Amino acid sequence: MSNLETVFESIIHFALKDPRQTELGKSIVKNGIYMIAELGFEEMNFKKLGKSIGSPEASIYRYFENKHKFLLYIMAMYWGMIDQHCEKIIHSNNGHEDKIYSTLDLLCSSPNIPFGNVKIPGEVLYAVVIGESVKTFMTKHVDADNNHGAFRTLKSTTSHIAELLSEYSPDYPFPKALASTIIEMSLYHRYFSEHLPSMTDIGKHQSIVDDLKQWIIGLLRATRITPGEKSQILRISL
Amino acid sequence: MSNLETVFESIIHFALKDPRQTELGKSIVKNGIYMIAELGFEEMNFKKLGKSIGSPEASIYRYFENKHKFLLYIMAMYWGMIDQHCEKIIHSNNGHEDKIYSTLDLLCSSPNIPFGNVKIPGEVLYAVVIGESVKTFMTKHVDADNNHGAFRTLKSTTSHIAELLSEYSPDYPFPKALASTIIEMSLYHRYFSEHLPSMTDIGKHQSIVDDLKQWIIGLLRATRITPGEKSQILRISL
DNA sequence: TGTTTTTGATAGCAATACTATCAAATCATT
DNA sequence: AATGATTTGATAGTATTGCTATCAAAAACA
Repeated sequence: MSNLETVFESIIHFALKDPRQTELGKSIVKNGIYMIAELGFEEMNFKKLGKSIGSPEASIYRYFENKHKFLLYIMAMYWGMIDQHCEKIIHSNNGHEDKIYSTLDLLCSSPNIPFGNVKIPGEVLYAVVIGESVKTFMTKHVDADNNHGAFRTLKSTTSHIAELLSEYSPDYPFPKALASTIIEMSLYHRYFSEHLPSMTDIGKHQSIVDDLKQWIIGLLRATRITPGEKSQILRISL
Repeated sequence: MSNLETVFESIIHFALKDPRQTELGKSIVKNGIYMIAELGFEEMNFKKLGKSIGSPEASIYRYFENKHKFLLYIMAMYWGMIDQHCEKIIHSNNGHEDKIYSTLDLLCSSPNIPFGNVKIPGEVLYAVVIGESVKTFMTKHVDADNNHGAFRTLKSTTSHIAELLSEYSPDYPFPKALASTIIEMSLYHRYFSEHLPSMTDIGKHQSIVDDLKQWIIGLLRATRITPGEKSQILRISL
């Protein structure tokens, strides 16, 4: 059983019926992702999606209880896949720093996802993640969703990155906060660079991805100050 | 004319009719903020709001075109007020570092807003900002809204903070990215600490606000490394 | 071949996001 | 105090959304 298989198993309960098992199911997920990327989550709905795949709305409701659960499914899948890669990086034999570099590469990349026998293009999925990820947890029912495990893969990714940060900089007191900041900001600043460019410097110096990496690596290096070294910096800068 | 007055003037065009000029208008804004804080933006609507203030839905539509514009109005007001404070901080006679500390205090605080002759409690408004701010710009019509000036006060706040950061650390290449990150993360980590505590360390060491300040100040201090000093750090840490 | 499961087709319903209309109330001006 | 303009309340209505229900046809399975 491949690692990705365990990801799919862990998200299966967000659907009423496993969409990977049928043509209709795969079509719903793939076309749903395309449609969210194109119209945005608010403007997408199951009626439109049904039309685009030539099935009635009601058939989609047999796979997903509602469109919010559909989004949870997609996002849990994405972060599950990222998390798998993170684990590989953690268990590799590279140095702490190389591991962090690989993780940043990962967060800025968009690999395709094999979904049954269809392929979900990474670029499209990543576009959805950038624009809609926050909408999974910025809701009034966040606590209920959390209790149902909706954010397990995202939280696991955060933990794994925090772990790497702590190895790299054992005395840093906010590894989780920095990890989630890196995750969220790698998405935000791509969004800003496209829609609100005055809110970021990313994408001005070089390519967006290179800028993002340089920016985040700068943050990391700077925070990697052990107590002894910190006193040295503080003397200089304060 | 007070500084706050200019803020209200600059956001007036998000409404169809200035809500500060009438009892109904003030009631809509104040109770609307309360209702969003209580129910969340998705579950709030003008029908419920009308009921809570004893006016028909249609009357509210005379003040705001739709509920998204209502949210834009509220957020532009909030960031306008923050921006005013930022300007005061910038033009004060304090040192660079003190200015940044004051700004962090500001971002973590929640002052009341005098809205005509009614008072909007800062705590309630801040709760709305924490949970809903991102929903103003993570939409498909972000570019149109941006063209209409919807984010001018938020962008101005970002610029002002970036300016302070650049004074503090002239060679840091990503002042705007760091500024918007500080703004967004001061909100996110308060949200995380309440709903997804494993995504942050904030709120575990001390009070949330103190943690936030310590965390962000740590980030700032660490990034305040001039080229000469940086080579010193890099020797140590890389 | 018969049985179970899945899908398509259609209908319907409560709630949302508005828009329209008109009379009553309020306000400003002389 | 009378006149006219503006604002509000009351009510109605419409298109769309987010679902649920039903039943027959098709497909899968045994």
